[in-house]
Amino acid sequence: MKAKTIKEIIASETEIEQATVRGWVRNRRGSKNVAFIALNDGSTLESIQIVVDFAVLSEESMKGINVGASLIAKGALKFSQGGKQRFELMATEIQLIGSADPEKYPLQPKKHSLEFLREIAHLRFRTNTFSAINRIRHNLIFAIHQYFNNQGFYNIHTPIITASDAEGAGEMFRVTTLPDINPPLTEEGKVNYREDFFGRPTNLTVSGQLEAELAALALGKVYTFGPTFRAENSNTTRHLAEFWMIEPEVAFYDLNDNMDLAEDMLKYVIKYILDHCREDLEFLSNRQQEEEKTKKAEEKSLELIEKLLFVVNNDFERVTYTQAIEILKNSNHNKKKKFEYIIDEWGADLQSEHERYLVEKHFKKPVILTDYPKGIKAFYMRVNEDDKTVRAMDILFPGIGEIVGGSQREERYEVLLSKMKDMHIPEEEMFWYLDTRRFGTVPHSGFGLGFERLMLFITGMGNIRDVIPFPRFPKSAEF
RNA sequence: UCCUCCUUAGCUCAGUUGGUUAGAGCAUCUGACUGUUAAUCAGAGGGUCCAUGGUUCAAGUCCAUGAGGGGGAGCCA
Repeated sequence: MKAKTIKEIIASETEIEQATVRGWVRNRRGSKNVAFIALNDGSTLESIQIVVDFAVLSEESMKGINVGASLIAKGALKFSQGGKQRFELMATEIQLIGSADPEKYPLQPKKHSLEFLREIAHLRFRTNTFSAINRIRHNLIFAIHQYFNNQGFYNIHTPIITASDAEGAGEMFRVTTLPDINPPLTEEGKVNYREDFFGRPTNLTVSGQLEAELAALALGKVYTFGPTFRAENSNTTRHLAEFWMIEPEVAFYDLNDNMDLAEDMLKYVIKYILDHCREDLEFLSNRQQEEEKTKKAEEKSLELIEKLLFVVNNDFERVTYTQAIEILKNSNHNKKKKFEYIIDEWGADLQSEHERYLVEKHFKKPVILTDYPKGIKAFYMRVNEDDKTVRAMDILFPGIGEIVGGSQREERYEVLLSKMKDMHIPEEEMFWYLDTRRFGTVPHSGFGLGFERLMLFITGMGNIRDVIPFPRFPKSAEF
């Protein structure tokens, strides 16, 4: 018979005569006549309390039952005599499956620092914090697919290995099967990629957008959800070298449709997590409050669930880049020269201190910034009639910064071609992209959503390395 | 890559102006305890003070270099 999870068992309405639980020991306590084991199997935040009565089982049966050990226990599920749990298992049989040497097992029933847990990422799943994060992560992945499926989108797998390095989204990781030592050389003494696996230099993808556009111009509404790789030497709490990105792309959508889609989608998936992961969110919320206890009142963040509800229930603020510059210019913050970079002229890129001011001080809610100067944005963004700005939009979230970057794409062949020339994008290599503008082009739009950045926002965690199971970042590819 | 802070027991941290034998809490082990809730109480064990070099009669403490980590910036999602 299939054994039930602890989540299923403790959801029972009544006592159960014979139940079996399987999992890992989180804690054990004992006295002369009775011992208690807190057993967790990952199905829920809650551990089940196993009662070992030495009148029923010998004291020997507790041997090796240390924190971290795995076991199977059988017995009757009874309403608990203790106050902190509804049920407990009165053990009649305990089978130790895998021991864990208490002198060597690094996790203790106490609070560990996130930095320490990062060093033992192979074991950190066994903590409440990381099991909660990873349950939420699964639900968020599921909610995203569900949202797009409900809306009639098709999921597209775009290539992970790509030969084009024209996307300009950042430094790329080279993919090669050539030998490290003495690779074949050309007559000029350079590495001869004609002899490489693909016959040309190839890299890991930095974005599936360009391929998603091809699919959108036939299937209508598509989205990708895949791994993305950036070889940037960035060492921050919101960058990873390997992360997951969601990139919807829709034919006949203009920038407003695009913003509506992004806002609706974000609200849907956040609401999904509020509805399906309440227990884990509450745990993370308490954890955050505990963490911030020592902070001053004005530095404390909004309670996690309140913050998520606020985003779900309020419209995002939509402002153009030009309006944002005016707001920043006229702000007291700018006049008192509190910005490190003073806002003086139109055309400069916004620093993260400016984005934070707009989101956290001025509007106090998510902000969608649109119509950036064309000089600071990518070649494929549609040029506005003023010929100075492009139909770009960035969604900024409090505490995270940019969570979405998107645009209406340039669908006019001639305009696109001349922009590619201006920005030195090799047009021969991009013939397939240009072809969509030559044959049945339509206005279309899309955006990229950083999955782990959304995870940061939803879990309230501070470092992106803690919301992905095995983070990859400069000088680190452990596990 | 830049700025800044940090590295002392398994974990979290203290260590005075450079001065004798290196400190605490938790964890671990042993014992006690009538059902505990990160149980409680008593006792014990546990140290390459990140590494290398230097200054000094004397370095955990000061200086230099390196490594690793945190936070911030840039780049971005």
